[in-house]
Amino acid sequence: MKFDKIDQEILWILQTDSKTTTKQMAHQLGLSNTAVYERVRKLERTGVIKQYVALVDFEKIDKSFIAFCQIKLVQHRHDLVKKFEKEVLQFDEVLECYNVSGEYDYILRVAVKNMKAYREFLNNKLTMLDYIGSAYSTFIINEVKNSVQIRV
Amino acid sequence: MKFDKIDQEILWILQTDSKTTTKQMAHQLGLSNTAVYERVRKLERTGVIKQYVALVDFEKIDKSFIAFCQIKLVQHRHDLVKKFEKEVLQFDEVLECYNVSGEYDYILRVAVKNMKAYREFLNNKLTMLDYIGSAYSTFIINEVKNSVQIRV
DNA sequence: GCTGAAATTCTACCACC
DNA sequence: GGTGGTAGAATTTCAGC
Repeated sequence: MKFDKIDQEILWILQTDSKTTTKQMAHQLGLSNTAVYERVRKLERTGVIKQYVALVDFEKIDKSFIAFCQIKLVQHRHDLVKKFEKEVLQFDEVLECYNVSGEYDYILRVAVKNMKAYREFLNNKLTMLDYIGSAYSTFIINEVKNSVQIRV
Repeated sequence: MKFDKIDQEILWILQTDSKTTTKQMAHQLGLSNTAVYERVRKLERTGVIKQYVALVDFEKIDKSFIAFCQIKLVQHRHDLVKKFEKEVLQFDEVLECYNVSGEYDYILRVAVKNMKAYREFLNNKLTMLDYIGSAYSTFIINEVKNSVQIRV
C-alpha cells in the first residue's frame, strides 16, 4: 500500500491525537471535509489504522513500576510453549510478551505498583508456571521515550 | 486518586475503543449520558487519560521488523548521557528508549522494514554515536501479546 | 454526582465534477 | 480523488435535583 504526503500527515495527526476532527484536518491540509473523511475511512477499512484507544497515565493509576522480564523455558515442546503463552496472556501485569531470538526465549513487559508487587508477581504467578527455566529482570529507571507513534 | 467500579469500566472501554460513544457507555453502565460524560471529562482533566491515539498496523506500513537493542555507554558522564538521550530521541526508528538497571544502560525498541534496514540503522545511525560502548540486539520472532491496555 | 433536555458541532452520506 | 450540502448522531452545556 502506498501513502502520499497527505495520508502520512493524517496518520501522524491521528497517532498524536485521534480526537482531531476531520474538519480541523481538512483546514490544516487545505482539503474539503469529505476528502479527508474518505481518506481516514480508507485507512480504517484497509486496517492501516487498526484501533483507536485512550492512553492511561501509569503514574496516576499506581502502575509506574515497569520491568522487562526475560524468560527461558526448560524445554520447547510445542504444546508446552503454547501453554506458557496462553497462561502468560492471562496475567494483567504483563502488557507485552514477545518470543525473541537470543539467549532468552521471551521478553515480557510488566507493569505493577512497586518492587513488592513485582516480587509477588514473580513468586506467585510467573515462576509458578512449571516449565519456566529462568527469569532475568531488568528495571526501568527512566523512560527516555515511549511512543506509540510511527512515521509512515 | 480513587476509582470506583464505573470509572474502572469506563477506562477499560476507552482503552479498548476510544470511539465508543458516551451514549453506548451510558446504556451499558445503566447511567445517563451526562453522568458518563462528566466522569470521562474528569479522567481527562486529571490526566488519568493522557491521550487519545490511533494505532497503526506495523505490517501494513512495512515496519514489522521489531528489535530490542540493549546498549552500554562507554562512560556515564551526565552531559554525555544527556547528549545520547537527546540524539536517540531523534531517530524515527526508535519507538521506545528506557534507561535500565542491569548489565546494559539502555533498552531501545526499534521498528524498521527488515533486517537490512535494521543493519543500516545500526551502522549509519546508532553506532555513529561515539560514546556507544556496545549494542546487543534481540529480534522479535512473534508478538504473543502487545497491549496498551492496563487493568486499573 | 446524577437526570433530562436543548444547543452546538461532527460524522457520514448524497449528488455531482 | 475531489467539492459542497445536509440529515442524523454525537458532544457539550445547562437548569434542577
